[in-house]
Amino acid sequence: MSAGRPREFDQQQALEAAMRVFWTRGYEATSLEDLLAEMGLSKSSFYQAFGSKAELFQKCLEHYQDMSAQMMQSSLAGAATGWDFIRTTLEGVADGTGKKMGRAGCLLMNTATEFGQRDAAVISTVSAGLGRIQEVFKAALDRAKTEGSLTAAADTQSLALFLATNLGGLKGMARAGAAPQAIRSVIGIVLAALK
Amino acid sequence: MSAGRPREFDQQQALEAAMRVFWTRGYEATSLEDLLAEMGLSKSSFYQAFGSKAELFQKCLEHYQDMSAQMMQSSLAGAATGWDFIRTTLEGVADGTGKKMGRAGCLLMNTATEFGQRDAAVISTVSAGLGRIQEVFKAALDRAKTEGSLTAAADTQSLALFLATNLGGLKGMARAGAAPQAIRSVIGIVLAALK
DNA sequence: CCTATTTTGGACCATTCGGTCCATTACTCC
DNA sequence: GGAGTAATGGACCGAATGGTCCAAAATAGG
Repeated sequence: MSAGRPREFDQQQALEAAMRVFWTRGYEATSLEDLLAEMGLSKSSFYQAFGSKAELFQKCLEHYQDMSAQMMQSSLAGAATGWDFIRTTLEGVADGTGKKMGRAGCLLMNTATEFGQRDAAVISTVSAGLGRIQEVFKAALDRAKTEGSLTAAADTQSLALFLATNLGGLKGMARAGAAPQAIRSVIGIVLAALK
Repeated sequence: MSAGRPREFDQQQALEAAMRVFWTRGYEATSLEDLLAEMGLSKSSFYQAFGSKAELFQKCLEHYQDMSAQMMQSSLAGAATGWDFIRTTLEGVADGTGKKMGRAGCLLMNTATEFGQRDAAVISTVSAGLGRIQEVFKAALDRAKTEGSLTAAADTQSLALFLATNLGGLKGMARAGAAPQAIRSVIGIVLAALK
């Protein structure tokens, strides 16, 4: 270890705590105080380790998309079929409504909604993240195609965007307070649309 | 007219200006200063006429849903078929991307996203509004059913929620910067899913 | 014309915001 | 154990926040 007083907190853990706060409350509605309380560190440590609220937010966005993409990819890799992965991914929205972060929505879509066109850096991070999610869906759809559960003529690119739109839309509905069974009925229609 | 100095601004116009600001910037990111500038009135007039930022926001939410529901209803009434109404409503998202408020999203979904479960009053106004939109979709679907462009067995309630989810999702995508042709390709899939 | 009534402009306010600074503390390396 | 280095706690900061107050202005009715 290099010289100097040792850090008293886990940087990764603090980042994840910050991510959860931004995820549930948004950027503007989250004050520095909220952040410090939830991350469990002092102002000095905060600024020394993360630079500023805006910088931390960017790091959270990146962490979120890394986490999401990684989870989706490994879920796809472990799924019995591409179709299976798509179904369980969507159903996760309905199943999660009772859990802690289950009604938090999607941090990327939340951010796109909050910022609109206002901040170029945020916009580009968000659309990169949404693109990655879309890519995983496309991979799953292509796999479903080779597995025969999708016609060869299907436009997997557009279908992937359709799925991303509905995943985001449903997470938004969950955030707005929709009942799990209402969400499930929509998922049924979405899945049927792929056939 | 009753006694007293006459008001120098149009209350309805000011309300609509405020609505547009909240619509594009959200609640937290909109400062009183922004509001006053865009509404064109002084602080005293503002507080005298609208009470507070929070009260004004509620009025804007209500005005938005009245306006939206009314526009959708008259659009449905004037449409050749129920199916036609649904198609043009969705295509409006793609067509609007170039216009002034075309990438602002849906104020109700934006608000649901920004507030989450934080404010009970806001939540209830938002879900009432979303319910009204869903109802118009259901009416259109029921009409499409009688017109023969939808099977009699179709669950119009769930399909209405599906359409509301996609309308919100697509407006969100537009807000995130999606290209109109990408939006159009998703709309094609959504419409095909109804058949 | 005078009074009652309402709106307007702007001074004023406490609080909160994100952020800086620095003395103190706790370590490593020599 | 002393020197160098990095993290911590907390005092401090200017600016912006949403909101109040009141004197001046502009009307209607008597």
